[in-house]
Amino acid sequence: MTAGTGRVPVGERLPTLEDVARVAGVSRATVSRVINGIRNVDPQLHEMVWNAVGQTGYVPNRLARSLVTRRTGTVALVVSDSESHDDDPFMGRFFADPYFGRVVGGLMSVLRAAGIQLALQIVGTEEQRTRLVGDLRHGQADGVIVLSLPGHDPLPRMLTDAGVPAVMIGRPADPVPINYVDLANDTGASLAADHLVERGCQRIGMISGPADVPASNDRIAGFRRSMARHGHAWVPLASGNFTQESGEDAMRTLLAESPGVDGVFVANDLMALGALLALRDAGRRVPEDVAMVGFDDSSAAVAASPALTTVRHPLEDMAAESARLLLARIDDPSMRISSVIYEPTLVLRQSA
Amino acid sequence: MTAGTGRVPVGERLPTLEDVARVAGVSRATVSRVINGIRNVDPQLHEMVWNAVGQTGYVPNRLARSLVTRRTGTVALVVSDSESHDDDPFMGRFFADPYFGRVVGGLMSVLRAAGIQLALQIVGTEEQRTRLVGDLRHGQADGVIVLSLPGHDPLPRMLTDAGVPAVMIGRPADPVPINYVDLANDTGASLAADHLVERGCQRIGMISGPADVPASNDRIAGFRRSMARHGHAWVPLASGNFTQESGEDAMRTLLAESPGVDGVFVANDLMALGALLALRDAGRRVPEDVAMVGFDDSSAAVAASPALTTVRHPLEDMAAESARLLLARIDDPSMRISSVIYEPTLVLRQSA
DNA sequence: ACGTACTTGGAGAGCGCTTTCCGAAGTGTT
DNA sequence: AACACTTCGGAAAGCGCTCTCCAAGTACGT
Repeated sequence: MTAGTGRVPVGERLPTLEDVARVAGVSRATVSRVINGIRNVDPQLHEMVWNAVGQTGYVPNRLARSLVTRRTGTVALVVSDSESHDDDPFMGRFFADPYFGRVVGGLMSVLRAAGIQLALQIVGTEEQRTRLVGDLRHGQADGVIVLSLPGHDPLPRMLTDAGVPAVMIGRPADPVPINYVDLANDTGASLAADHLVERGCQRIGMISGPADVPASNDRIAGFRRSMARHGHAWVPLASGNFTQESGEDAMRTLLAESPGVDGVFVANDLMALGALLALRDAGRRVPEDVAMVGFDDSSAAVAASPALTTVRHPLEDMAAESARLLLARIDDPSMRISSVIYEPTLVLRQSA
Repeated sequence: MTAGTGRVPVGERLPTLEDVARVAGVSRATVSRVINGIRNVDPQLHEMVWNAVGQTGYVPNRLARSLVTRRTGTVALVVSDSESHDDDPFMGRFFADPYFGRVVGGLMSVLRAAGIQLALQIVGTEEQRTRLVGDLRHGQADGVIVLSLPGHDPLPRMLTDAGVPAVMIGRPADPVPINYVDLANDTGASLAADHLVERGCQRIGMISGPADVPASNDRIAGFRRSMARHGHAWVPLASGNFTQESGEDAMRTLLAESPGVDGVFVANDLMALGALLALRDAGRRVPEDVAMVGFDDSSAAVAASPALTTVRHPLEDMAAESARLLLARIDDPSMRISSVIYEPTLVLRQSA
């Protein structure tokens, strides 16, 4: 036997704990202890076991292990679309949006170090939701990170009711006792308002996101509040759905309704990109004629021309934090529910 | 008992097949048959079982099922970075790039319909690779989609050696008998070359990607071949690493080396965005002074100004196809190795 | 020398499910 | 009425692992 190579012919039955035990001349239990680093094993046996592991090329079967330990080493990332009816075209947009990638990147930076894998799930229908929660209760994943799409999503509540460790990225639309990580969206919008006013803009409008997203509402509220404080009781507002095209349309609307606009706060960078196009078409220069502040500081902000002055949304950090929170919660289920709110900052570039 | 609600108190032991069997007054085996839709069950018993399922709120335990069926209903998406040493800053960039999102979106469109979940794995070190392959052989996932990052990745070979159903997105750097889905990158580059020449450009340069990526090499080769055919035996070339900044730098280099350049093919849209910036800084108008053709037709192409004429890379379709290929391979492991090559098309916009 | 306490390794009972194997019951033929 | 078939449901053997017991071994105090 060519010891130590650990090669196992393909197609053959994979070595089990039993096999290792036989080779090492000990019992399954002992091998299990050694593998899992539990003390109380004679150093000599310890070594024999490791030799046997090398010789047989043994790799533990995670599935079998999970069945008994009720731990899978997996966290689910659930994209919950409460109003979809299966192949919603929205999903394509969602994944293409830098938002998704930034979240995944942030999560992975933490999970990877912890040796935990991420399982992606999309749920839209009630049936999928029920099934997901059922699977989760069975320990299909140790916990879940929830990304809620627009709408009143029943999933967060279901998750807490089922006692599944969960953390949301972005505040839930309805009050639910669930851990979440969010951005002080209102403060961010205030920052934008303050900057536009300080810059000397007189007629400032806003392009907002959809009304049923908490983050979107907070940005509107924060912006209005700050504008009011600066003496602008009312601000012209047009809304989009966070896509570039919708931003373009919204800007046209805004321009039509308030032709004198000389400053605009756009609730995300992608829409700002569209708005920039609309302004160019209308022959307005940015920032000379109209100053613009975006939101997110996504890659689109740098790609834009002029580069966008925008509110920085530290999504990667937030995602990483949510992963840490979840991991902590998994380790200690009695941990009390908490939320972390990040403070946004303004990134100055050319557009305002 | 409030029948039919299917509610199970949290924290309590979840109902098992055994429980359902007891309630229905049949054996575990019969319940299993009913749940899995196997014929040969008396319609009456069939109904009693379903009633019992409803009453108990039974949800099958996927883990337990997988242990015996050797099917998990999971496909792994492996991002294989052959040269990373753990927390590589490259990963952040990778996820933020629209590339990743488009692939995930394409995969999910197929997997979701098939009721299969996607597990994200990042492997960098040799140890992670070995472990991944070990887990995979144990049926941790039914198959794997591989996304290889730059470099000579040993993973594809390991996967085929281990007999794991796998499909790569993008041709492997080294010849390995593995299923893959790729784009005719050379044809795409030819398209770009032809277009620039037809447009009347006299001095055409290229900004390429990194040298150790097959896709990148193919684009260079295809471009050169086509240019040679048009009588340009040599083309000035600068290279980047597919990021916006590197594109900006490369454009500056190109401009310095060949000031008379009036057309440029940039190997991806993100770099093209950067190149656009460099050209503006240099006071060159696009497309009047310098015409530009990008590659990918990512969201960046539309976001750019002027909007990019670019080679369409149907990544979503390709990812979807790779998922279908993998699923077919899982169903029939004897299926012969095949690859699908997509033909790119040119999308005309403002930049050329 | 005996009892007590602690360490160490093995036997075996599961985790929740699928699936083979069989016997019992039902159907039709001669 | 006896035979061969077919259909159907249950008993039970695992899948590969962990972990609780328990027995044996070792060390110590009295």
